[in-house]
Amino acid sequence: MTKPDKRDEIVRAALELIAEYGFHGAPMAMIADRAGVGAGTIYRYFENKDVLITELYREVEEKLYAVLLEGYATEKPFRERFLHLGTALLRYFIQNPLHFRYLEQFHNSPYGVAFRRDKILGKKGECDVFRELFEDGISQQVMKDLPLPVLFALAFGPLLTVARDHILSFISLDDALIARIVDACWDGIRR
Amino acid sequence: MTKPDKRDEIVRAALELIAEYGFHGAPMAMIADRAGVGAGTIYRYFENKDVLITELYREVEEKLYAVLLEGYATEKPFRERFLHLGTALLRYFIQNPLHFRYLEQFHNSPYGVAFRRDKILGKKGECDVFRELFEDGISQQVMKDLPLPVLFALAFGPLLTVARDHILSFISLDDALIARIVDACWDGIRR
Amino acid sequence: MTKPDKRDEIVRAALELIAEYGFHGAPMAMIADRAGVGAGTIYRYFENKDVLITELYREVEEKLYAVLLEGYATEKPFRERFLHLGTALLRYFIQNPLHFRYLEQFHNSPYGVAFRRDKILGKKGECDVFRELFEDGISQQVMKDLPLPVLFALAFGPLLTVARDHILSFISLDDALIARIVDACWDGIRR
Amino acid sequence: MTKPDKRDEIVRAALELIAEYGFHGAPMAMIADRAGVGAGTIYRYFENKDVLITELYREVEEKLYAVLLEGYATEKPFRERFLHLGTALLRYFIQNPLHFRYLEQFHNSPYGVAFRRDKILGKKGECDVFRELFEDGISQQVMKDLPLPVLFALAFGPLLTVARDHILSFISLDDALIARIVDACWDGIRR
DNA sequence: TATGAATGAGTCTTCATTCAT
DNA sequence: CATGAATGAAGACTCATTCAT
Repeated sequence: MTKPDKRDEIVRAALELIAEYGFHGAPMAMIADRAGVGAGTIYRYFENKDVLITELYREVEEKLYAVLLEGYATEKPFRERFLHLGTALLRYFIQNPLHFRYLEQFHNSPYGVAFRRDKILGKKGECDVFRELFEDGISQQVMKDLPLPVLFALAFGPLLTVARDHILSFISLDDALIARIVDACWDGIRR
Repeated sequence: MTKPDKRDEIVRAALELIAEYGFHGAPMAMIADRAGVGAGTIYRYFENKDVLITELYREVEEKLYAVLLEGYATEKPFRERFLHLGTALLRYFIQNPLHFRYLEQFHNSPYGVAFRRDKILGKKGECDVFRELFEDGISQQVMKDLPLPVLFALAFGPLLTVARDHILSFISLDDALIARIVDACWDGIRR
Repeated sequence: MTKPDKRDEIVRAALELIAEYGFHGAPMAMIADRAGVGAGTIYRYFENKDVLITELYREVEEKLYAVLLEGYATEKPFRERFLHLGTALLRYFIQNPLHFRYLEQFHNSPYGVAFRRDKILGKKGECDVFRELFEDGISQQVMKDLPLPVLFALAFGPLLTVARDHILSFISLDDALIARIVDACWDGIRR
Repeated sequence: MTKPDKRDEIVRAALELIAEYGFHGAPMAMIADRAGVGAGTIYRYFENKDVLITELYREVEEKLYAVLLEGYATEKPFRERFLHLGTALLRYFIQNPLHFRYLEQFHNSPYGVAFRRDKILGKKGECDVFRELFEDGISQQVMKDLPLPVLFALAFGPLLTVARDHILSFISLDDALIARIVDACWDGIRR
């Protein structure tokens, strides 16, 4: 019942435009226009463009994590948990290309570095699922004994790459292919 | 004694600044400044900023390919060839972080998409080594039977990710770790 | 009490500066300055400098035609109508030297050629008075049987020249002299 | 036998380019290029662009006057002398459109005003033919008793206008039409 | 609270002119 | 004498941000 208030419209417009044109290709005036609000209005909800960008990132990430955790069962065996996460991740990106593009833009920008640092160094709680899972995997000796960031890279690097290729129409992913890809990632990290 | 002529200085400055601040964070005036030349001088060597960016990309890519092909022997067994390329790639990026950052910036920009498309669709000749190698691998049934872009993703996605993590000091790679990482990538693509 | 809104100020400033210094001698920043607005403000009203120039031309031309048609009576004899138009034209330019200079600048520029062509070829409706009058004059055999553009030249060429000379203070026109000049033009075109 | 030395080439190139593109559309580098000389070379012959432009004007004017005076006989009757000058003027412009365009560009620019002033106020000797002729005409009471500049305007204003129209292909002048036009100008100034 | 007109610092690019070779 | 690479001031235009209404 939350009437799609102005803030939501702004966030939606920013997501669409930045995903399509990048940070520098999406001026505040254009975002305001697309959101159907005045240019000044954005500044009632976000201190400045940087804050809008960062905040939008948080929201996108939050939605992503929510979906990843849907049906995620800590008690299931390690491999199954990994496949769940990998598959869910790839599917989410394919179904939400704007979110994927936005995250990509974000990570590949000055904004992204600070976030990555925090995440790797363990400040954020949200991606703990991944950390827990992987630390679990290491200690159970199911996974290769490599530094956590390396395992992340082996597991998710390929997924992000194929997601991008799919969104850019270089390849076309279906459920079967997704499963095989995640399986291949598993081969990369398992002992 | 090779006098570092202006063009070289411009290219060097552009590489440094764009790698660090991105395309939009590196104004022509700043590049000129860092290169120790007048603002107008850049335009004697490059028609405009876009041309500078694209040209610089070509040069970086060329150097990279040259290094990759050093000691690359077509007659060696498939696995060995893959390990050679993967290792060389990762090493190159670690030793030339500016090049890595620049390529990343480039690929993650309007400029990059056209290039990616050409490469995927097979126009460029230089990355044929990769294509040949992988098509070889598929036909010899050493590699998983997956679309070429997917195999590329499995093989190089993790390498790019760890390269970035290393450059951002999130991890520290040495020769031993590099070898293990490339090995893990091999696990991802091999049958 | 009509608040001189920004657009008006910009138009006025542009007219003054371009009339005095020409298109290339009147930078946008200078126009903005003279108009008492910020540099960017001009672009809220005119897409770019070309549009400003063209639009300003239209406004000047419109005012001129309005004055020319004041008291112009189609039913009066040909000679009288010609004298009315010639006199009004010359008076208008003398009273609005900026307009005269601006029109001159405009016609003597890439912008102007297209306009002239359209006018000669008969696209524009506003100068139909002239065309109608002259075609009338030809068919009534009051005027020399010469091509229309030639008659225009004979009739208005001298008027524009003396207008310029007056504005540059090379001569000083009063009503008596104006009448004699227009009369002389009449001698040039009449049979 | 004067080998077409660099200076001549520069003057020729400047004439062509400025006639076609205007002062601001013809950069020094472009002129140098067209002249087949180095950019710096122009400055050996002309102190700066303004001097080049002014000097070029002088040369064009000089050639024009030379042609006008060819066959001009002071002893002939007034009307004949006028027709000679008018016809020669119009013919010259039609045969040398670049010269015409250049003179037009020049007069319609800051450069031109000073020159006009000098000429009207009688400093220059070259156009004395015109002055003498017209003063003659006035004192003989063949011409209307109007200020000299006005007579100039009546006599030559139309000629310049039709010359431009011809060069822009709005009309097409032949010898017969030229004669009739000059005759019409005569009607404008004669008593 | 919402607006959107106004701002001006910052961007890319051009071009007349200089000067070392 | 001739060159043309180098310069940097100047110009058109953009856009994040502010503030009067």
